[in-house]
Amino acid sequence: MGDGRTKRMPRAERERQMLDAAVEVIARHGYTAASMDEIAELAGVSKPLVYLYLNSKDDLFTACIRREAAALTEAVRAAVRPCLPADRQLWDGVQAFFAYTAEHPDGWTVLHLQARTHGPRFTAEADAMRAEMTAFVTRLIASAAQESPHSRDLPAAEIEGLAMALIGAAESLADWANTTDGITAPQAAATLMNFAWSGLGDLMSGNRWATPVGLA
Amino acid sequence: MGDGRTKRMPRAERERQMLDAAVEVIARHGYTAASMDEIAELAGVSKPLVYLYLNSKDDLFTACIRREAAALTEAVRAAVRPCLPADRQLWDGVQAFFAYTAEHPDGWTVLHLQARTHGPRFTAEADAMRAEMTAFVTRLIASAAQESPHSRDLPAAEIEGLAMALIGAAESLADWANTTDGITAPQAAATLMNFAWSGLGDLMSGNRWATPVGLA
Amino acid sequence: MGDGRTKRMPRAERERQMLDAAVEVIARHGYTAASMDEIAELAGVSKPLVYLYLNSKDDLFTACIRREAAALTEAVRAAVRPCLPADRQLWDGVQAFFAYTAEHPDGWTVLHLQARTHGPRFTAEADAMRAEMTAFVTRLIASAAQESPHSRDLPAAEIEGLAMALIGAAESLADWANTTDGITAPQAAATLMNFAWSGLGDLMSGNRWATPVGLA
Amino acid sequence: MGDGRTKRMPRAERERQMLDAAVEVIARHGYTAASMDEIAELAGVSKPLVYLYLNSKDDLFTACIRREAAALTEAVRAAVRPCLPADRQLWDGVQAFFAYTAEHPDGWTVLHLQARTHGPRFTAEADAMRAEMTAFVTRLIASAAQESPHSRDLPAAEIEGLAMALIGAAESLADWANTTDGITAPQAAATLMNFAWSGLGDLMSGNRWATPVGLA
DNA sequence: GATGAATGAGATTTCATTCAT
DNA sequence: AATGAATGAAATCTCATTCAT
Repeated sequence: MGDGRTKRMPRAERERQMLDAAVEVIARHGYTAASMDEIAELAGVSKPLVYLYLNSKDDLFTACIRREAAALTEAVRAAVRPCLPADRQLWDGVQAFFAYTAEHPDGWTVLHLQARTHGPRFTAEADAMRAEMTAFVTRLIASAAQESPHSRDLPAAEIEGLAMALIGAAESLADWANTTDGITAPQAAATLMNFAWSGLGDLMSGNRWATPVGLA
Repeated sequence: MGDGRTKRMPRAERERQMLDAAVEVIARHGYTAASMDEIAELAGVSKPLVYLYLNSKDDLFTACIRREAAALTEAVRAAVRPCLPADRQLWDGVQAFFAYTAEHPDGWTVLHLQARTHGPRFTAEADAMRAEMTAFVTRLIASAAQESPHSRDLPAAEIEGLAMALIGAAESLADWANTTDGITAPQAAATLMNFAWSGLGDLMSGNRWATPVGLA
Repeated sequence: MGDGRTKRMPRAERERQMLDAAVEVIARHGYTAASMDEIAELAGVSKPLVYLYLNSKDDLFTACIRREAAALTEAVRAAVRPCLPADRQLWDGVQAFFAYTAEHPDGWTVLHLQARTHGPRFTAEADAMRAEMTAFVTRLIASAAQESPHSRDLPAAEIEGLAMALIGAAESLADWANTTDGITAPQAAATLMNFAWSGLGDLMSGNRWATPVGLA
Repeated sequence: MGDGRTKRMPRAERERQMLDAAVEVIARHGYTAASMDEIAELAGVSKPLVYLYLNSKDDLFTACIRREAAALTEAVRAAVRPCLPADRQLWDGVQAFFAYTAEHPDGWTVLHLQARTHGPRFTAEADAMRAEMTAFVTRLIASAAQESPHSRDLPAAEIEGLAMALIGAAESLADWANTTDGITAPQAAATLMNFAWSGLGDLMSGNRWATPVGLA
């Protein structure tokens, strides 16, 4: 490359730099429009080295998705203490989620938008992480429901739907917080909890929303 | 094309065919990976004609986004009667939303995923529609809040956050319903209302979720 | 291309020009070292047009081999009259063969050398032509043998071997004539006939070469 | 390489391993398609060592051709005893030739096919060996001719042509024997001798094939 | 004697786009 | 209203080769 960057570093470190660069460039231009040239330049290496280490553009993208998904998942997992009550677990996880997405907006873009728009191979990778999140939320809802006297009102399929709704709300708020000045991660987290838990709480108490008569 | 397709049709109809083809191909492969060749072939016309009518790939995509956004917006608007109470308006709009996304999965993919992952020009188009949805929801929440005795508890910024959360939940459930066998649009709609309105209802009653002491 | 070449010609003619150029360039540098850039330039078109018409480098090479093989086969077939005696048929075919290889040295190089040195896909194409030649020669030898009183001495496997030997001798002489000043195609043809037919004639008469005693 | 291979061996042996690997890989993929990476890996060494010992891909290929040519030439030379009569010398040489090509198919492929299809530098190397073979055969034919009363009928140019034919026949039969099940080297050798010597023998006796009147 | 780290150059291939009719 | 012919530009990827140790 000829510039002043440090050279000859161990493979692991170079790989990390390449993934950093790839996440940034892919977040900026989108996966297909991102060029290996730009990624290599931002990483401070030549293209062949990127191919030598990461094998192909597809593999590079997959590696990005996996790394970012693992980091986000780990951040949430580390924040949750299973001994606490369900709502407190959710609160801790939600806070960690918003903190992470705020600190790693490019990674979040790659996970939330890019990984889901470029074919089944990558969608599958992203779905694996989403499934983990969904499982976590589903577990919480189910355990909360069991402690409530009205649990019979919530069939499994609906619980999964509620989990999807909660996760979608979280994703949307993360984007909103990342692109709106003056909205902090803790604020987004509080809004989500208000929105979600109060609603879920009502459901636990057997208070369903009253469907207008005569509608499916 | 030389095959047996009908030729010499009026411009408006040809344009519609081209947009149909573009939406389908873009939903399948993603915008950048979609090729004008494939779009032209699926539309049953030659490439120069596509350029003559739609001008460029960017313009074609923009036209797709606008058309799909207008159709979805219109479907929701048509279903809502402003004379009814807020929760009923929301219910009608939500039902129309899920019905539309279920019937036009390619259009929904283009709007929800493709339009948001290929640079600011298209994101802006999609955001315009999202803003319309947000405004609708925000108005509903605000009007409901005004009827409640605890409205002062909900500042404008939080109302916007709640709207983002609700819309994100709706988007997530639309994807879920479209990709999960056995989940119908009405079921997704009901799940969303349960999740959202009960929660919002609690908020209207002044029942916020109790933030654990000492946390941001 | 910008140069003074004629433009906008019908597809069939352009394809022929491309194959001409490809045969010439491949004969000169070898298949792998031949670049699509050079082929396109020699054909007077841009690279994308070569790909549009011939699809890939592999397919282009295959098309070259097929065209050259068909032309050579046809030249030999046209020269042979099955009503004549076997040695006369062979003489006519051999003359046509050397005349063709002398007039189309690049095509001959592609068939004889390039097609056989770049993987099974192309070898198979070349072998198809070689098999046709072998079949022709084998038929001649067999029919000559049947007219002779000593035909029992020649098992089928050996006849095939003799055909392979004759064809190898012809190929070698074709290369020799093409690369040696002062050797004309008719001279090479005569040399081959002397070498081959007299030897075959002896075999027909039952005069095998006397294998030294005690050797396999 | 990090695996369990033996290390630190004397240069000559390492070089032999590299040439072995190169011959195998080049025979398999062709010279241009053969990669230094694959050769180094098959040799069990790192690429820089290959360059240290063999200097460049071209030089490596040249070294392969020279080694294989020398080995084949030596095998034939060792089998021939100049004190014996010409046909016996030829028989011994031919046997050695087919035995060698059968035992070293990769080397034979490199010599016969690869060395002749990748530009003048390598063709020259292969031609040097071919010239040696031709000289040997030419000498035999000439010496046989001198012992015969009809020698004046064979001018030098035709003798060289006959030698080219014989060598081409031998090459073709070697390929045929190597790729056809059930054909052994001795069988191929016998077929060649029958084909060649009987024919040559006839020529020695003044029996030329009768060119049809009126043809060149 | 031997190798991990790194690259300049160039290969094939694809794409959005236009011209001439 | 419509298309066959054609291309400039740029993408991904591979390769022979070298440096520093």
